[in-house]
Amino acid sequence: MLLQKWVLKDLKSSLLNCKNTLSISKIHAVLITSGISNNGALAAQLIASYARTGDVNIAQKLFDDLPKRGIDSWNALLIAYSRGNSPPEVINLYRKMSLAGIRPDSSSFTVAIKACTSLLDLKSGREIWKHAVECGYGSDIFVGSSVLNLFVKCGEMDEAMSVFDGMSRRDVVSWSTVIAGLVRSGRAGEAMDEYRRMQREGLEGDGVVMLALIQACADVEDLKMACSVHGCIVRRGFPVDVMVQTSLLDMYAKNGKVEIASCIFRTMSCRNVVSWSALISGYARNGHAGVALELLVEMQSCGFEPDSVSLVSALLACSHVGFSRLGREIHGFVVRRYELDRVVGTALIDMYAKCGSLSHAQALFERMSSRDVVLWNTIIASYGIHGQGKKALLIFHRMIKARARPDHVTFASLLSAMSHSGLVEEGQYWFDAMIKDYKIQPMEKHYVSLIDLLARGGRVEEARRLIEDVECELGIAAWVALLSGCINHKKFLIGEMAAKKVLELKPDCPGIYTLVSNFFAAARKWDEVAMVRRVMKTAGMKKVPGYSVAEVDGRLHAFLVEDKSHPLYEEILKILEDMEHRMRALGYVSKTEFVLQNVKEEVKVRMLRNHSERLAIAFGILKTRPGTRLLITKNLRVCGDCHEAIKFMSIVAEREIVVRDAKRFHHFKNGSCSCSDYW
DNA sequence: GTAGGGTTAG
Repeated sequence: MLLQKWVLKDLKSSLLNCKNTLSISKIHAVLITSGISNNGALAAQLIASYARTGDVNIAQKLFDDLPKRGIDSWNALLIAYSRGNSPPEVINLYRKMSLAGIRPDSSSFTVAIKACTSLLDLKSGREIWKHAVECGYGSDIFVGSSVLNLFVKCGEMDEAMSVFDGMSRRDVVSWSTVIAGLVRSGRAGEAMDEYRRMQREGLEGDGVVMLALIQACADVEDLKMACSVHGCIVRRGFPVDVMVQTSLLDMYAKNGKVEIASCIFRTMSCRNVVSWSALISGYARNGHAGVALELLVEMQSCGFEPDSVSLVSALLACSHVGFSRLGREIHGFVVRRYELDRVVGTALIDMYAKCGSLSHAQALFERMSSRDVVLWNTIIASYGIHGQGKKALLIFHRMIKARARPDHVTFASLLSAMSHSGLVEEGQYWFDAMIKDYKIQPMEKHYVSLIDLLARGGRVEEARRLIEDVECELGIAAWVALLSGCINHKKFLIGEMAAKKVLELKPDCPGIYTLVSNFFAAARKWDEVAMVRRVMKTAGMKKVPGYSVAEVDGRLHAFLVEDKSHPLYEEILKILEDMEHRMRALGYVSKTEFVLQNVKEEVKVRMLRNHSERLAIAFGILKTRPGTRLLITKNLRVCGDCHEAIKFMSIVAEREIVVRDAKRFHHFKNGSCSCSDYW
């Protein structure tokens, strides 16, 4: 008997050390020959050992052969299925166990809930959690952590928080689960609060917590906070591995500090696909499309195959500069190499629409097998930027029919589409419906869209009243929208008020100063034009140089304003002069008020002729066959004179000309444009 | 508990 006890102890520890099936089966054989294989504790140990090596079938067979099954053997089998990556079997087994009258313990609950988490099976998870509470495991740290993780992964943050608050003891893991969960559900501010609470409770964060905090800073775009988190990591000497470095660079990029991001990247000793794509995404989102695409090439020459995430960022870069050839190539590459998931599909649809190919965008949208709200929003916005408000509305109706729930972005896109298509009444109707039927509280952007809708439709007075009536404080954007309407409809009185208000609010972007200046020029108030220029100068605001890009034969050709460096400049200029001659015969008159410098009239005419979009168009005419549609992408807004001039160009050059500016598409054909107003 | 990706404005 004593001998057997010793043997048992010995065998148990040997089992614990077994690394492969062969050595386990040797011990198994010893057990059978010594006639002690039916010992409960030992059998459970045996099942657990097989589980460790992933031999679920042997574990199950052993379990089936047992005459008596205690909690240990049930748990061992649960773990076997959990290790074998069969979550549905785990849940099944858990149910069988309950039916067999076995009272699950901390470990059974933990494993079962983990299985629900991997299946995102919230219903079963809740049921098991309820059972755990009834059995007195409601404040168990292991069960608590796993159910916390379940709710976090399923996006049920409020439920997660209530579990967390009920836990008797919280460790770094449970804190980091909560903090990371809050970040992931877009509640970065609360995540920071929880971190402070954790510190107050005397717990130090670790690398994982720091990672979550970096992400939080990336989300809220709070550079000060970002720097302090970075400082904290350095000061406290947290280990800085690839992941931390990647999230740091991502954080700086998302805060607009792409140079710092690049600096971190260049000093990294170890890089991977994730860090490359974080950098590419950083450049793409900050408007440096060229650098982003160069990095994509550099990444490949360093031996890293781009995955779908890096390609999505590359697609974003293509959208920005209208590089449809590369966009199409990426499409082909993704289809050949990976499956086209919803995110890639959305990025592609957005790329096609922004590169002027609404029909490709539409076709791809119809082919997508599943559609979420972002995908619906993308196609609605695509119709919107192409000035097809009615079609955007049709898609919206389809979306409702498909039982997708519109969100605040849906309505922002829809209202903007209505606005650009002059659908004023429809826009007002859907603004009200958003609040009443869809219970979405309007945010500033929705009010701005509504103001834009009214002002663009000529109902400037109503738009002004709306700004005053809205209970929440509206920022500069609302006044800019009003001002644009005033320019389009020559409402100088309200316009002057709006212009002053805009200047008062100190715009931080040079484009808005240009708008104000354009307004005063339209009102022929030249002193004010000069004043705006002075204000701009004292604010240290430099006008962003305009550039346009034309894609000819699959290559991008960029033109800066007054770009005399182009090898074909002489020929381009000749085409422009010839065209202008014929345009004048048809009634074109230069709107020199759009030149904001105080120079002679003929200089103004020459300056307008040298606007980048015109250089790009002339280049396109020079390099493509007659009748080919031209697509030009411009970084700023098209000016009022170019808007008028390109209408005439479409006649004299007999071309369809599509200009995508910083905001929308202008389709010029036979002397008219798809949009009546230029701004 | 562990980094990177898609939609929205003037």
